[in-house]
Amino acid sequence: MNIIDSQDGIIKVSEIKDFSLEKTLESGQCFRFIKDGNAYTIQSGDRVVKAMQVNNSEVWFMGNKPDVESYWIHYLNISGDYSPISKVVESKTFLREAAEYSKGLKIMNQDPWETLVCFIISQRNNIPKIKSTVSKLCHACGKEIEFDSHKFHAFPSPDELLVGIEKYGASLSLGYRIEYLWEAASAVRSGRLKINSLTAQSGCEYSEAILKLMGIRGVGPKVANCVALFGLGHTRAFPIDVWIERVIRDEFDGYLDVSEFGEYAGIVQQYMFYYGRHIGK
DNA sequence: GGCCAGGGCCCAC
DNA sequence: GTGGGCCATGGC
Repeated sequence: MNIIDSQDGIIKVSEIKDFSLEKTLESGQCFRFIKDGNAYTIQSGDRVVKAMQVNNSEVWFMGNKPDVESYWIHYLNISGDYSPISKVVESKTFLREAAEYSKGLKIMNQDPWETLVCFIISQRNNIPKIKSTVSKLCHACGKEIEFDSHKFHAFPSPDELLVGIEKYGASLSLGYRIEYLWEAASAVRSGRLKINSLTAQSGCEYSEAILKLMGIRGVGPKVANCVALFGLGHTRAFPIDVWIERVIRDEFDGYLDVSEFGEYAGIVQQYMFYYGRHIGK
């Protein structure tokens, strides 16, 4: 991987391999991006960047260069090496096809708190709805920021979320999930849920992270596994939603032993989700 | 306009 | 521990 500041405001990241910006963003793991043409405007926390893949080995960014180097490349997991996965999937035809179809899809490194909120919102919602609800929530509760002479809103902190819920309540169209978000924000603010200490990087075990997350009302096994996988770096997490259920039912006669995938289970799961959803309609 | 969505809670049994 | 009803909302 090579990073060049082209002096015209574009930061060119080249010599990348097996990375697809489109597949990574459009695989239902993150909800704060807008596609315009071939470019994606992506938000995370209080940052904004514009990114575009120009060919297989090159992604261009428009934004702050230190952020690209120290944040966005890691956020998108551009240089993640998924070559070991081919061994894991080789014995099952469907998984081989899914892996081939999903080539370039990476599990992103998202913020734990932001991921928790987004996936509490995700339950019984489809992806377009999740994106619009999260966007509305940020507009109502998050600090205003400017990027490329446009106004954006940062992701709200637990405090900002609590204030926003009191102020705007039902107009946020969160439905019954609003009390779950209240509980999650309260737990993180009070320190009852130390979500940043649940990351794999900080040495927390996967099973402990799941247990702690499920201590929050409104966080069941599916949401907990999504947060563990997409926000906490636990790549063995295996979220099962209606799509994965469908794939297991139709392609594996209703039974799949996930433990054989070990620490790569989450990546295999994401291939199954991405492939299953695309061939299913 | 009905069906569905990256579910979870609660209560029977 | 398992199965079914229920929960708001809007995309399609």
